[in-house]
Amino acid sequence: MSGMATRRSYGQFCGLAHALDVVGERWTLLIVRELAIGPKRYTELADALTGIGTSLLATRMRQLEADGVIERRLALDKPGSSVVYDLSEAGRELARAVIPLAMWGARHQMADVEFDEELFRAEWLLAFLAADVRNDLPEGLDAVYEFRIGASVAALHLHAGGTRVTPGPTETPADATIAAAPETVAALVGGRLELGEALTQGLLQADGDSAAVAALVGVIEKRLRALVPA
Amino acid sequence: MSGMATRRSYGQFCGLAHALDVVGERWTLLIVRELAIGPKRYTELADALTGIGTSLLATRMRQLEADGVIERRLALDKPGSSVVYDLSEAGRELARAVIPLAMWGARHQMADVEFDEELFRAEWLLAFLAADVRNDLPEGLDAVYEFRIGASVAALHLHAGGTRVTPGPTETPADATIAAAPETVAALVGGRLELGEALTQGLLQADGDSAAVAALVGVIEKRLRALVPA
DNA sequence: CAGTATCCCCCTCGATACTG
DNA sequence: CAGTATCGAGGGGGATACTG
Repeated sequence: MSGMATRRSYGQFCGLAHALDVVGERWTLLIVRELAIGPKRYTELADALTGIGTSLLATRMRQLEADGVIERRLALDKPGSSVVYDLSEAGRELARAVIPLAMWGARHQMADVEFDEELFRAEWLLAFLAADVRNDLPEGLDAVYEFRIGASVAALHLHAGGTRVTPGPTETPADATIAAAPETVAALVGGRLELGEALTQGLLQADGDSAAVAALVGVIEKRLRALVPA
Repeated sequence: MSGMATRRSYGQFCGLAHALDVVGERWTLLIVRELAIGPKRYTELADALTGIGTSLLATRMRQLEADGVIERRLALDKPGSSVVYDLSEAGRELARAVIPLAMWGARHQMADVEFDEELFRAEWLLAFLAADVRNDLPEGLDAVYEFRIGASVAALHLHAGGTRVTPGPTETPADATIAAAPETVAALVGGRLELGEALTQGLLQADGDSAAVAALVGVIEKRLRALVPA
């Protein structure tokens, strides 16, 4: 029995302090982010979280499961005895609760930091796009979008029932394909470039079903507006 | 020159990762919480954050100022050469962005943890009440409420222009006084007790101007409903 | 694949003592 | 009051080896 570190706690009776007792340690919220994109296996997590050690990851997963944020289960659809981690209902609530913090960070990161393609994954951007749009998607929308941001590819599945993000290229052809340079994305999120401008100048290329593209543009515009604080 | 630790960074191009690079270290978000209640001096912060070392606090304040989250200034209204820390505009945005996380924590803390009066400060509760009510306060509301939760006392100032929280008893008589046992508060926030029930049973006592009390009850009810996730 | 088990180094944290 | 200086303990992180 190792790894059973007695967790350090603020020991205050305050919602924020308690939240930080649970998810305030290093790497923990990034694990939640990865699982918010979709269920993942141990090695997939270890890959996504470059820099974390396998030992520490195991400890965090144990803590998160004990705290009821994530659930361990066997993936029946995958080969072998593969274990899959997924967010619990409480974990999903947490993932939603963290969105405003992520938006605050995005706002300031894009303004301050130089974009580095090596450190970027398209699914992070899409997780952000997908978040909370569930409630106001256009009626009857059902489309798959493939995004190519620099070297990173991911897909956004929008349908009335909900949204889904998958890393990598789509298996079946997407309804529309969106391509942009990382710099363009940075400029958009940083507020230095208007979406309309990016489209007319061809910096952001959207090809495919025109109705699907139009719906997506609406969603993106809504999210970009949400970046500007009230 | 000490304390100039090279900060560890996730180095990912992701809003959440960047937010955590800035405020993910131990104590940092609790410092923001304290300043969200109101401007504070160094020793007031050290007192409020029981357990933090003075050295570490100094380091954190330096980092937060460098990152543009807080501002240092001289308090002209206070005696001596007193320095006061306050949130910057970015810091205020951050404080707002963190509310959902605090609510998530409150929801689970009240459900799981035994209330310990020693570890509770009424101003934490009021900061939570005051957050984001700014936009939908009743017209012409202008009242001061004194809260007595167990041994802890704090005041909530509601007026059309905004809200303010002050620790300790009010200097001038409050328009209304609210008193409750910690257990009552825990039951309310944990969803095990209805506000109406608490009032009729006398578990939550509200005395003073009846219009002011009615307005407050409306605000509290709105916040309690917000605890239940969609 | 999904982890556990070590070893080692260093940084971080917490506590205390001290200073202008 | 507003910090700086110092030091000990331990947690975090990388590397690697090993297991079912």
